[in-house]
Amino acid sequence: MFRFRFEGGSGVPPYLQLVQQVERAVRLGELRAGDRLPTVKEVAAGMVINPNTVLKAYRELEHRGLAKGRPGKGTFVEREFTGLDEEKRAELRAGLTEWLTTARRAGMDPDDIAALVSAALHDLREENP
Amino acid sequence: MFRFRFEGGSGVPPYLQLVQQVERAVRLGELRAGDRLPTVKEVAAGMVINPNTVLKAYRELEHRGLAKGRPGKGTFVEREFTGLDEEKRAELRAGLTEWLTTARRAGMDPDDIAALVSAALHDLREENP
Amino acid sequence: MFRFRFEGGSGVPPYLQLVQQVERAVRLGELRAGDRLPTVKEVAAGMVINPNTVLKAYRELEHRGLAKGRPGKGTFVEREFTGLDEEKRAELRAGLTEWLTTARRAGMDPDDIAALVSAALHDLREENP
Amino acid sequence: MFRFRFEGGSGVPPYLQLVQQVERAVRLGELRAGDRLPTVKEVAAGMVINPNTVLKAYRELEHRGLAKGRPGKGTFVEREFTGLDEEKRAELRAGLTEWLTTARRAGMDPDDIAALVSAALHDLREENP
DNA sequence: GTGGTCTAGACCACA
DNA sequence: GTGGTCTAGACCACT
Repeated sequence: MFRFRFEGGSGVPPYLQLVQQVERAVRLGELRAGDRLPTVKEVAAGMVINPNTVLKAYRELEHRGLAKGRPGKGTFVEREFTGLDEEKRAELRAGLTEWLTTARRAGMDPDDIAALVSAALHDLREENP
Repeated sequence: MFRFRFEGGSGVPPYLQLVQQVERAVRLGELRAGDRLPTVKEVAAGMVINPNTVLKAYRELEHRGLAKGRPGKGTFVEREFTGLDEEKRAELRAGLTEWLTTARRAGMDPDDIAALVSAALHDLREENP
Repeated sequence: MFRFRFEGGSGVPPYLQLVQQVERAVRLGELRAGDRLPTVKEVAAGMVINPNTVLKAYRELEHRGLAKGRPGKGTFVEREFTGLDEEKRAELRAGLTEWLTTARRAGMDPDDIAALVSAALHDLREENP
Repeated sequence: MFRFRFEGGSGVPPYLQLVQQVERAVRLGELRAGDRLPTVKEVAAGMVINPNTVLKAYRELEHRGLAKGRPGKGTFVEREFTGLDEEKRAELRAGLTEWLTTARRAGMDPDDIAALVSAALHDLREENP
């Protein structure tokens, strides 16, 4: 079952964090079309937030075409990013993890690394608009 | 002179984006103690936002001990993360860029990459609490 | 419910007066962790000031770790100076009140007394840095 | 020669602090009619502030009838609060110092004491409007 | 209905 | 001209 989590200091409103996590999981292939998301009640209880906040996130997912609620049954993932095959993705991820380990050993703390990664990603987006 | 920019769809409130960008730049060594940030009015004009929004960001930076406003003079960076030396950082960055290029060539779009990176960073933080 | 008040001619900006009053009340044990502060709107209406001014005070209290806003619920005191017990404090306060009465009877007006007290407090701080 | 000082976290604007300190000193008999205040340049240099700020304070003192600038000669105290005689005042001050020592020994830190004193003074003013 | 963000514009304190 | 405070009012996120 898919699990949500909160990033504390990010400033992103809770309902959006839920949305972004589903989107990210779909992009990573962790969630596939037809998978069932946890119920509103489960999420609300598990994360100690108001059920309405979860509902808002699920509504937003519907709006984006990423999920669909089937009354009485639950909410299900609708779309599937047919990106890389599993093997290729694992390979890339391994490379990234290796880089992270190097950075960590060089003395960067996770926030430093996040800053560096964020800057590099920003450059990437500028080069590939 | 330091330059700000906005990420549109992130959901992070504008004033927080300014704060995070300064913090990131300090972590990356792009801003050092004593450096002057652009004036409130310059930022407000340049980014087409209200001066009060900028002021709020600068006040938050002050609260975090990262900057200090000197009335009549401007706002100045206070702290300096004396992390890695320039050479080491450049080396790491190069490695990261290389990985990004590989991922890009493998067919991932920037959002896919961001998702993968985000997941890896999350794992990193969990392993290094 | 905690009540705010304004000192007119002090020159201290209104939002800071609110902050200082909460801090003082916490130090005096009048406010304890978990106590709910009046809502932004109540304060704004009661003191005839703008809600944003109150909000700014509450945000500053949050920065100082003295209070925490819970959206939809209100703002709550976070910290508690576990200083003297109630009895000891009352005893000291009685002694102070006695001294004040003496000073008053000797012909000092409140402003004179405030000046004397302020000087004595300043000396105290210099001796106990 | 009279000396100024700054209270950091009070929130009172610098020029007002200067004004209040002269007023307080006059009330305490530390400054008497005819006493010469330090020159604008001396104050500005000694406190590392802009001469204009000092000028504004001296202008405000003139406005309140507490001091008078004599061009080319300096600024001089004009008024004198003919309050208590020296002996009586010393006696009262001794009593206050004694109380402060008691409070200090009871374990209150200067800020706690200031909070208590502030509350007592406020009560005093309410009883003697 | 609660706190939080943003905008718009006036005014003040400081250099 | 620079940062800082206050006001007024709109809109959003959360309970």
